[in-house]
Amino acid sequence: MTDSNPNASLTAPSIPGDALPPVEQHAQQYATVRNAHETELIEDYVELIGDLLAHRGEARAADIASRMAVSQATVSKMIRRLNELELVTSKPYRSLFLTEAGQKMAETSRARHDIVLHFLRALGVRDATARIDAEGMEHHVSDETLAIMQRFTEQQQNS
Amino acid sequence: MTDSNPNASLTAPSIPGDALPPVEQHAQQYATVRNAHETELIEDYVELIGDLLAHRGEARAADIASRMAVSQATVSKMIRRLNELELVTSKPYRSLFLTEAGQKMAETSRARHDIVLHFLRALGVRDATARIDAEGMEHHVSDETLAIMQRFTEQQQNS
DNA sequence: CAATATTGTTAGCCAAGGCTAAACTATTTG
DNA sequence: CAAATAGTTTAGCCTTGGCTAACAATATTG
Repeated sequence: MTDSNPNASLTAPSIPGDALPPVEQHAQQYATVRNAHETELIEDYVELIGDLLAHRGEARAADIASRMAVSQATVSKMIRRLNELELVTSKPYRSLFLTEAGQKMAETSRARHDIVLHFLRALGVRDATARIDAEGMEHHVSDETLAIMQRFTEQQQNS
Repeated sequence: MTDSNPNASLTAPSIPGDALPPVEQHAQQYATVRNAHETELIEDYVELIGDLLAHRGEARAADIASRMAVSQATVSKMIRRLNELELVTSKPYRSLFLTEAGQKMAETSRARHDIVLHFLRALGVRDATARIDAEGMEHHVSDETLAIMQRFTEQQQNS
C-alpha cells in the first residue's frame, strides 16, 4: 500500500473480534446468494400460480401481472420459460396449470414462505411488514435456520 | 374457467385461514423485493470494500474478485459503476477508497449485516450457516424487524 | 535492470428480466 | 351477432451482471 488512506477512520475494525472470513468461505457466501437469485423469481412465479389455483381455481396471466406489479408481456415471456422448464403447462389464452414438478416446487416454496412469515409474526413483527420481509427472505433461509424458526414459532404459541 | 383443473389437489388452501392478500398489498411485496435486488449488489461491493479497508488497509480489485468468486473483469466493470455512483474513488492500479457516501453506505450495510448475523447465532444457528443466511437475508430485513432482532439478541445475551 | 508474474482494463459475448407498442384471440354486451 | 372490451402474445428494445480473451501496466525477482 503506497497510497495514503483517506478512509483512515475505517482502519480500525468496528467490531474488533470479527475478522474477515477466510477467502473460500467468503466466496461461498456470495456464490450461494447469487445462486439463490437465479431460482428466486422462478419460485415466486410457481408459488403464486399455485396460490391462485388453490384460492381461485385458475391462474391467468393478467392476475399474475397485477399481483406482481409487472407488465403482461413480462409474464408472458416468463411463462414461456416456465414451460421450457416443465414447471407449468399452458394452452394459449387458457389458465395455467402446474406440472408435478411445478406442484412440488409450489408446495415447498409455500411451506418455506409460511414458516418465515409465521416466525416473523411470532417474533413480534407487524403483519404488513412481516409479509414484505418474508417475501424477500424466504429464498435465503437455509433448511437449518428454517427448522429453528419453526421450532421457535411453535414454542411461542404454546405459552 | 372453462378448463378442467388437473391441479385439483391444490384447490383447497393448505392453510384455510390464509387467503391471498389484496392485489395492491401483494404487488407491493414483490415490488419491494425487486427494488432491493437493484441495490443489493452495490451494497455488497461497498460493504466488502469497507471491510477490506478496515481490516487490510487497502481494497484491491483482485481481492474483491476472489472474495466474491467472480472474474476480475466483472469487478473492473462494477468499479466503474461505483465510480459513476460516486461511492468509490479509484486510480488505475491503486487501492480503492470510499467516498463519504460510500462510507455511509458501508457502515449501514455492515451494521445491518452484523445485526442479522448475531441474531441468527443467538437463535441457535451454526456459525457457517448463519454467515451464509445473513449474507442473503440482510437486504430484505426491514428496519422494524431489524430493531426486533437486535433486541432479541441483547436479551439472549443477558441470560 | 530485464524477464516474469501479477494485477487491471477493455472489447465483445451472453442470458435474464424488465419495458412499450402492435397484433391477435376471446369474451361480453348492446 | 357485431362491436367493444379484455386478455394474450410477439417483436424489439434496454440494463444488469456474468463470462473469456487479449492487451496494458505495475511489481517482483534472478
